[in-house]
Amino acid sequence: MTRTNPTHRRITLHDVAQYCGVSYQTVSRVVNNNPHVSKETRRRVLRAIKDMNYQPNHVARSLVTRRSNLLEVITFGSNHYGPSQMVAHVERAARLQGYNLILTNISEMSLDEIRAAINSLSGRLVDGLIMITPVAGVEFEELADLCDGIPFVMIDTQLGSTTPSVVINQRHGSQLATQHLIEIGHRAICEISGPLNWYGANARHESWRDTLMTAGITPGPSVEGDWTAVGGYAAARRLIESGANYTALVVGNDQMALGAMRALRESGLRVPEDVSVVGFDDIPEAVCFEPPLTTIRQDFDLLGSQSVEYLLDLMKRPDTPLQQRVLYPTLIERQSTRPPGQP
Amino acid sequence: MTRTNPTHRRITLHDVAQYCGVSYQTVSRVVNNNPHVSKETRRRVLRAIKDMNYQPNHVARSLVTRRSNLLEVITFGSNHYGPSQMVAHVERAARLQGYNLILTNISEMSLDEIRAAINSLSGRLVDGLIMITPVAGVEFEELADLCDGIPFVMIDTQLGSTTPSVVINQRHGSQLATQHLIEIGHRAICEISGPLNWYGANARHESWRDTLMTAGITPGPSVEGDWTAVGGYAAARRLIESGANYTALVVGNDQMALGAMRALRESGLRVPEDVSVVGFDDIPEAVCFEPPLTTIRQDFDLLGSQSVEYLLDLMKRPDTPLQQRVLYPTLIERQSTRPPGQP
DNA sequence: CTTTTGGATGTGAAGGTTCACAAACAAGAT
DNA sequence: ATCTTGTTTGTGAACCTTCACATCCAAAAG
Repeated sequence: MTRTNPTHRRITLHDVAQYCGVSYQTVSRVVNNNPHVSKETRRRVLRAIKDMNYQPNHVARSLVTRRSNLLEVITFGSNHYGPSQMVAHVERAARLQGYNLILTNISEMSLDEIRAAINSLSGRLVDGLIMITPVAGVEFEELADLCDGIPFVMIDTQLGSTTPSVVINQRHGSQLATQHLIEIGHRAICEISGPLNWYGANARHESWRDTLMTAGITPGPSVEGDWTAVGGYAAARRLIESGANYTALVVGNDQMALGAMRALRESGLRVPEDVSVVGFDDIPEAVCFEPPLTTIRQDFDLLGSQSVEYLLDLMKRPDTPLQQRVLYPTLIERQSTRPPGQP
Repeated sequence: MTRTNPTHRRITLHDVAQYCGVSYQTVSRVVNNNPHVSKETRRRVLRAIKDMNYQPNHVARSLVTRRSNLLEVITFGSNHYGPSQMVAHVERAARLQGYNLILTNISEMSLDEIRAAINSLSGRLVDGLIMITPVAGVEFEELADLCDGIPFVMIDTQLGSTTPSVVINQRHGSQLATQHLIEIGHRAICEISGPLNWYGANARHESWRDTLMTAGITPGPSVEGDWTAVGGYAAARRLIESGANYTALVVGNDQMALGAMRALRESGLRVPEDVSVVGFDDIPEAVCFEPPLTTIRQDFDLLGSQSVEYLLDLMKRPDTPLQQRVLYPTLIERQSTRPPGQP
């Protein structure tokens, strides 16, 4: 590559214009594909742009257009599988639409942290905001106030919320899991839930209970984990030590299921012969668990692209009606579940 | 919060200046903590800023200062544990230093993709660039040319490279793993490596081989995996079917170790009684594997903060000597390794 | 031949900030 | 009283674009 600009001063519209003897406006028109440029001039200008390696200055452009082509993602709990997948897929979807992404990870799901994150960005003229806020504690009103006019979409918030959002129907997922266990004959079904202040964990928990009640089955005890394998292990130990009687276990995610299965085995219980286990997420490792885990698959790819699409709608037409787009998870049957009492 | 600005026009320096009867320059000085403002004026201006909820316009500021307070991360393979951890920790470190982060995920480790990523940003006046480029194929010269003056740091690149970079000494890690197996008595040690076009995978592979040779042991066969559990499973199957004889297995990461252990067990081999297995990464789940996995821990937190720190050095003083900062991983002993022939 | 039309191009202003410099003023030194 | 010094404040320009409008010219229409 030839270095046309040894002084390292950025090339501007004016430089290009001067170079090929037109006005800066004409160059601007060429850059922006404005039709009012003659074929010949356009050719010459394009040539010059290439020769001089001109790169439009986004910052100057933003200053006048008041748009930045920048989307912001504020995410909580990004070291968990779900949120990190969401971020990755949102980034991909955004880039396909020509947007760059600013990533902000908050370590605590409080309004203060969110406020700080938004404030640190205000002034950057971010065009839109995606919030991955799987934890209770923030209301739509406050958020809308904070965002002060810039469109936003929430991912993984409460089902039924009136916030513009895209969610996966966790209730449905948990129902699939529980129903599956009922259908193959289980009647004593316990649960290890995620932290219940997470919307998803709570929804899965309630749906587990409701599904059992509807089937006329008394829910076994439920213990709360922290999404991690170690937390799942500890939760399962508590369950075991409580002396509860059960033949199946619904677990809030796959990592905890891993830990739980380990605890079960340590207590001499076999999976699935003595206890069936079903997870949630279908992480890529689940198929290699011992035994391969029956679980609920969520389509994070679709979640990401839907969020970006919806956000772009809101940006283009601020009067887009508020909606909650709901996606549905599916059951993946593997070897960790089996009718009770089958050796 | 009182909405002082119902028209939704952004409040500017001028508005604040007019409001408290000073010039815009004075307000600018207050905002930038310039000492040449009297105590009384500063008090008044600060008051007004708060009252009117003034937020400096970063875009306008960037236009004149030619700085954006924006760092860019270009990452490859972000759905793998290592890269995603690096991103998370880099983000955290950057934010602590007052920088926001633009995230770009490339799907192919080619110069073209990197070029596209950098071009899409040129013009955003990004202050610095961090590249997570664990795969061979990009040379310093090309990169420096592409970046055209903006400082950059690479993470997880080749050990010994003359690129400004922060890396973990993978050779050392693999040596720890292999040495550990040798010390407890193993002599027939195979390997499942990561994709060998990844620097890390290659370094671990070579170090595994070298460590064995140095100890006077002939390396067992090595098969290549793809970092995933399923890939590890497949690799282990190939190894098993090859009829090779071994008592221990060095695996390129923990996920593949999970898959490998599953394959071993399916073939009637017990871990660690028949085969010892050691992984790499120490993912949070490794402690709950069956059995808990002996592995190599990498300090991604430190990696992230070191990268940002180094990048900031480069930004402040472009004459900062190029260096490669090298971090060292540690061995975590669990139950997947045991002297051979011990029931 | 004059008028109208419309496409191609150029000019001035604006967007919100910082930088360099000038002005005003007060206090201390001569 | 005058000069110097230093502190506080204000002014103009610059950063690089886009937008709104004006101008120019050629071709078509009357």
